[in-house]
Amino acid sequence: MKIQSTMTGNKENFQPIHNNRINLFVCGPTVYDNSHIGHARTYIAFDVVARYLNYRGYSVFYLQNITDVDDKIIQRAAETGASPRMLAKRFEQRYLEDMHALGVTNVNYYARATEHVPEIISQIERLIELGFAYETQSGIYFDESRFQDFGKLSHQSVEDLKKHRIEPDPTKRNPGDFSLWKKRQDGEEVTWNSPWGLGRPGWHIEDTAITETYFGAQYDIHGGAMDLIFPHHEAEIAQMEATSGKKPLVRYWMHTGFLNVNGEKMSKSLGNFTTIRDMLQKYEADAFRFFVLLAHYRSPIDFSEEALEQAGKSLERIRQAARIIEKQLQTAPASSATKPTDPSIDPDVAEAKARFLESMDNDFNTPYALRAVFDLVREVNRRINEKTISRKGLQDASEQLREFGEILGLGFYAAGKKSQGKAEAITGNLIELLIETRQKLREKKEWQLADEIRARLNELNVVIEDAKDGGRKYYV
RNA sequence: GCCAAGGUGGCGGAGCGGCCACGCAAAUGCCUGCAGAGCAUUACCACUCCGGUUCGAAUCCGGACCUUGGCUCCA
Repeated sequence: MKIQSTMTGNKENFQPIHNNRINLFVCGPTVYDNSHIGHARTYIAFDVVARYLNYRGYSVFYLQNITDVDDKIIQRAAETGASPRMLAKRFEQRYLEDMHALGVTNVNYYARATEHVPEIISQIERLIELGFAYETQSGIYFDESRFQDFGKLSHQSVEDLKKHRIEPDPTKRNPGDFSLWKKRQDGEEVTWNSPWGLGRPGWHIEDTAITETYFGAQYDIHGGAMDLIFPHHEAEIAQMEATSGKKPLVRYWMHTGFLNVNGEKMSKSLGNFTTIRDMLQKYEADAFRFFVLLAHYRSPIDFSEEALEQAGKSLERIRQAARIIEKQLQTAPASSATKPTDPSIDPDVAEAKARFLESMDNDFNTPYALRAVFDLVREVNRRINEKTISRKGLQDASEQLREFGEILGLGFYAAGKKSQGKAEAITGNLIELLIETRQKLREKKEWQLADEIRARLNELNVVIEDAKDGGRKYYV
């Protein structure tokens, strides 16, 4: 298995630190607003990474932090009149709901920054002792000049980093020194006691304090989006490697490409964002997941409604095949209906699986893995068309398709959105009644009325596909 | 200015030395009462440009051009 690491720029052979165990950390959100679909892209990508590693037999501990204390939270709270704590709680809850709705279900533990302040303080104390951090009037800062490797992840030299867009704080030793602890300013209500008085943690330190707590000084995979490489992940490397003296902090750095809109990064500040909630009002979660998986996780993707609809149709092709298989299994006789000369589909199923795994092993190449899925779909459809597939072949293909879906987190066998509900037991029976009646009309060749019923049901998103044996129905 | 990621058919998007993506959309045929779905076949003769290496380059090397992102808020 190979993983491309941002540190080297190459695909590296994957080798966990502890045998079978994998510690995976992905930077979570700052909970000051609803998350948008750019966030969703990243978390779906790592959800699939975790799913696949688990499938491959590793024991994955997937850890994510929640930044619930931060300038932005305080600022937003001040704007809206809410307390920062309550605001963070609210948007954390919404974030978790969004992830659930998207099928992102493989994070083992969400660690809040505010629940790890003692660990944060401990790490800062050690950095001061070791001479990597110093105190000023405004807080504690990391002394970048003391850490030789600064810039190694983003491939920038210390010289490169001397240029700045923002005017540096003159009280710091080096312009690039970043904040570890912010001392309390007038009126701030979110504070903790520390050896340096009341204050709150800087942004970068929470992640290394959290990963040190659960993983120790070194771990396997760190993920996040491209924009976190600098300065955030550089800061993490500096903090933890300086504290522990152990290198590297992380074996494999995985970074996802941006979700763009008209070629521009989707972001809060540009105002071109769509929240996950809004998107899910209009589209099915799995259609979005499919859209994400259609591109490699490192590639930028351009979001548009057209692209999402196209992805939805592609997914429908797989689901359609799943429906056809189910239908066949229901109606096919128990014994094989094929001729003895018909070749078994087993080799095709095996080949699809091998290609799928090979693609996933190659830095989680989901688009190439999907090719194997589509190849299997076509082969099964072909054989059903030609009546050269046995009952066992259908079952094997069905199981394989289901397994692909589980690895990718896609419900190939899902009925489609909005198929379940409360009053639907009655509705379902009424629909069945209509369909039966219509079938009788067809037998009497009352085509006009039969077609009208089909068209009207279609308007209600009940799709009927006719065949000699009565066809099948499904909901969209 | 420095660093990074890109530029592939009508669209999305893999590949990264020779063959083939895959999907969406399209065309023709098969099937079908019709529609839909499915299958088969086809087309799009695609790789930003200019040099070079090679029997052979989208892929390797050199040089341009363009797009996006980062340069201390960011998934």
